[in-house]
Amino acid sequence: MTSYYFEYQKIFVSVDCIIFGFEENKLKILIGRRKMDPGRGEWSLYGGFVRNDESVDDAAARTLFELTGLRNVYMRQVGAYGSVDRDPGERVVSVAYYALINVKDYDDQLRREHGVEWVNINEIPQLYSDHNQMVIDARRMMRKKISTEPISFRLLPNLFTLTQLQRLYEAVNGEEVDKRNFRKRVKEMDFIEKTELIDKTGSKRGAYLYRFNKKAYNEDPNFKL
Amino acid sequence: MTSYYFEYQKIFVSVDCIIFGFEENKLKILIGRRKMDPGRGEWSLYGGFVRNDESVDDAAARTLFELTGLRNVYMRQVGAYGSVDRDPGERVVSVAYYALINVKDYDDQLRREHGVEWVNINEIPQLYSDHNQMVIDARRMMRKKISTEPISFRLLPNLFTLTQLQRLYEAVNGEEVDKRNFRKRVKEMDFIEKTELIDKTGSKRGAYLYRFNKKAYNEDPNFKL
DNA sequence: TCAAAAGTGTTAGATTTACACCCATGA
DNA sequence: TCATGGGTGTAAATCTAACACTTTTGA
Repeated sequence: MTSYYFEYQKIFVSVDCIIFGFEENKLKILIGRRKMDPGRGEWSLYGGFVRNDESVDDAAARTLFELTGLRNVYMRQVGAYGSVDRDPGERVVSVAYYALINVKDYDDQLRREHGVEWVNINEIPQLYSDHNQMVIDARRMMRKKISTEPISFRLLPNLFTLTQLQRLYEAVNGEEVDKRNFRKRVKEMDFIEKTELIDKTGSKRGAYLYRFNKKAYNEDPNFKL
Repeated sequence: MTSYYFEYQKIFVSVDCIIFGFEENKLKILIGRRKMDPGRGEWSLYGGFVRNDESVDDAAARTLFELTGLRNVYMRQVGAYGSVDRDPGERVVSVAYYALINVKDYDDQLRREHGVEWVNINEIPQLYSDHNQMVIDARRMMRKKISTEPISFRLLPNLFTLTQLQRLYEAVNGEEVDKRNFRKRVKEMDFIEKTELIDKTGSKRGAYLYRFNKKAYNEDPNFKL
């Protein structure tokens, strides 16, 4: 290949994934013990290197697929992390992405095989390199996004109760909200559809199940929670 | 050097700068004709490659300094752009940054030497590679930021009139705002200080000059415009 | 029968928006 | 003297936040 830029230096480029899940009314992320030197055994985000024949976005999607077996997952870039010494091994620039998955879509057997765990967002241990900062940045970005775009449904089953949705918002924002005000706002968004189905797992009385109607949203995309 | 990651491929990493300025009540950015193959002669953002001994942030600051001679400029990362074919020469991952400068701080002689021009944000021509997308993303990020953080002052002289400040917001947001409501909000922010100085260049009557008091802001950082 | 979660409206206060005229000055 | 930009307050409408009780049902 002709080298236009021969006088400059090439650098390893990696991706790291902050994978959010919602379980037991808690916002969690997937972390595991690093299986590679340097830093073997330290808590770490799941990541991988970008290959020459794939875009950085594709590398992130591939990495997520390797770990979870899931495709078409909601992923957004957090940013590039480029300190000289951020990786103790070699110069590596890493691009962080956050992903939103429904915990039930992730086969627990597969999770154990990869040796990763769901950890409460408020109880993240010290992580490898600058991964803690990535988590902080990802959480801030996701939090902003979730109140203006209908991405919360990515963290929930197709059918969910309003209490589940509310608990999700409370977990993401770190503060409780008023039930009546919350439901009032939901009622104004016609694309959050009430079904005739009842969920009895969360209470004796049972709660109506709702679903997100994507088509209806596209026709009138007014989201605010 | 020990190679921990020998099985992976290294990639060129570059930075590109979206440099915002405010002039003649217009939001503008600096662009120039590319001086390098491939793409020589095309309109382009100003950029450069990341060296092995500098962080990506430092590379962006250095690149900006090369062009403008300015240090300690407000810069924020827009994101990493990593399509395989984004650069027609070789595989290059680029990290975009936006910068805010006061146009008057940039020596016009130096600007001409580098062959770059201030172009109205609404009249950007087709740019090299994916630079147009970078500009769009940078503008969106800056626009969000400017209404919640006191960064507008980076685009203005130390002393400015309220009309200047208002025109800046109008240029950034692309819509006019009500003069009385705007001034009402400014008045609530004590860190935007009225001085006894009068600017007579903009009108016959003259307008009071204001300044941003950073210390006062830090004591009561409530910004909203 | 009672504990536990589901479901439901109203009101006061705060915030936002719309709107029009006088002032000071240099040309 | 007049054209130009500078400067000022009020009222209606909208949005937000606070708040408590009844229903259902399985254990």
